[in-house]
Amino acid sequence: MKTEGVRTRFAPSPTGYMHVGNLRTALYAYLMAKSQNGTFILRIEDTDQERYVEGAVDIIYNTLREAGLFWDEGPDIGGPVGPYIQSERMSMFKKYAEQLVESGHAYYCFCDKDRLEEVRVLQKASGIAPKYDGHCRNLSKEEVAQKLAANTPYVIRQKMPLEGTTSFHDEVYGLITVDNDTLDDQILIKADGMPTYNFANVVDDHTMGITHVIRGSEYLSSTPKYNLLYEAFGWEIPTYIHCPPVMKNATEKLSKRNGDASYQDLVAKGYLPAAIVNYLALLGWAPKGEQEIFTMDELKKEFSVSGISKSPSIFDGQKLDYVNAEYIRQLPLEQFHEIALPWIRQTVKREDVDTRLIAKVLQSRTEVLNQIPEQVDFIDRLPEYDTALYVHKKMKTNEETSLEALKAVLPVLEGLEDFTEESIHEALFRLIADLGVKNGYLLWPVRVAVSGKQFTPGGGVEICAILGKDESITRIRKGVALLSK
RNA sequence: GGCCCGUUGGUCAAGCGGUCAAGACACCGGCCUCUCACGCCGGUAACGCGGGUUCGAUUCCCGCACGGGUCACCA
Repeated sequence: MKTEGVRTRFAPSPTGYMHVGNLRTALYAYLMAKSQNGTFILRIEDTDQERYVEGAVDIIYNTLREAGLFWDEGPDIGGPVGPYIQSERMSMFKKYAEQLVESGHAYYCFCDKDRLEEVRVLQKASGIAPKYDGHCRNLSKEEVAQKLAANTPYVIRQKMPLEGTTSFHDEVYGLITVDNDTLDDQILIKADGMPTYNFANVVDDHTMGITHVIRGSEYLSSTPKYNLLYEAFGWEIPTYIHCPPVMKNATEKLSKRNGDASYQDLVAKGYLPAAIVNYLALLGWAPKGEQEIFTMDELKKEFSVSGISKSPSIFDGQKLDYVNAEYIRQLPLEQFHEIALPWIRQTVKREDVDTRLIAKVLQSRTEVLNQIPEQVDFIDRLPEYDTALYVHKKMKTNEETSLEALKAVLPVLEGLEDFTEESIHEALFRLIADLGVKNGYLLWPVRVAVSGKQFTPGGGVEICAILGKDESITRIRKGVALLSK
């Protein structure tokens, strides 16, 4: 078994969509391993058949791969410590639990659920913290043997120390100490012979050689129990790295239920996987320097546990937008065109337009891809517009000057044989010089006439080039007609 | 409720006894400019509260408040 170096794991349950908090935990586990040249392992924890969701494993695979988190060992590719699907590891747990019974760290418990429930109700009524009352804790060997022989259903429980304290060190939270009397004699092996998550997790992590356990802070309070288990087995305790939760607002954790916090929802809206990952890295972790935009390779170099914060962070859509915009702008035009095309095509059905020209004006104006369709909706059809649009104080234009300007522009454009952005630009600016007017005096009316909108990606020249000669001239004539009324 | 954890601008956050308390997003102004956007320049805005310790606390200690987590034969 190759277990040298740092080994981390991501151990999701296939219960549905992957939300960003989950993905962030996976990212940190990945970065922890990769920043140390270590091994990143994927383990599927599918022991809860009731919550199992069809296709959820594929979602996990796809999300991780798209996000660039490639595992070195996992269910699909195998590895030295497999199987990597928890349900296939079931046979090993019981003997570990029996070993603990043998050494006095665990015991058989024959209490049925009814009795347990009774005890719980009683404890609650008298204001005591609900906890197993130790009924079977000190059964004699004979009693146990007898019940076992009689096929009495049983579970195996961990025997917690009655007094003293248990401490552990967490890399982000520091030293945490709890009183042992608050620890419940938790169940290790259920009546059906299957391990509980808590037990399977410890055994799996150890047998898979995990050196750094990275998980959500909700496991902070059960960690002392895990440690007691490690100690009982005489196993080396892993380094713990607990991450604070990602919040939806000040009081609610991000949930898959409401909202769109899942990774695939974000992608569907037009966020780039790399941008999502970059933003997530920043949510709850701070790099040493001022840089915020990182490639995955840079993140691997930069990542350090000391930068993980202790307090919950609220998921901020605005900052994600910014990071996404940053990624979009960094793309080579050709690549941006490729990813923007399906979005452009939502509103631009015309085949005779150069979508590259459209992509070019869109690139610096798009934060999220889903903003594209609305921006280019005027290309297929000129919207109805009010001539008041021609009035622009700063451009020093109004309906009269605009009519004049459009009339001057018309023959110039009509005379253009080569109708490209460059030639249009050249022709129009020559006209501007000839007329001795301000750029906006001429160009603002053109932009309005060809777009019918107050705001557009690109200016009049660029839009004419996109629309083509015929359509541009038709629209300008339409403008002249409107203004002549 | 018991136990554990947390609390710096609206948000993400740096800070680790002495700082004019970084930076980013957002917001507001300006410049650039054929609109919008990009880009550039500038601005507003924060240490939860109360006690200690100390020459000096955002930093250390104790309470309180608020928030989160956890108390299953779920994971």
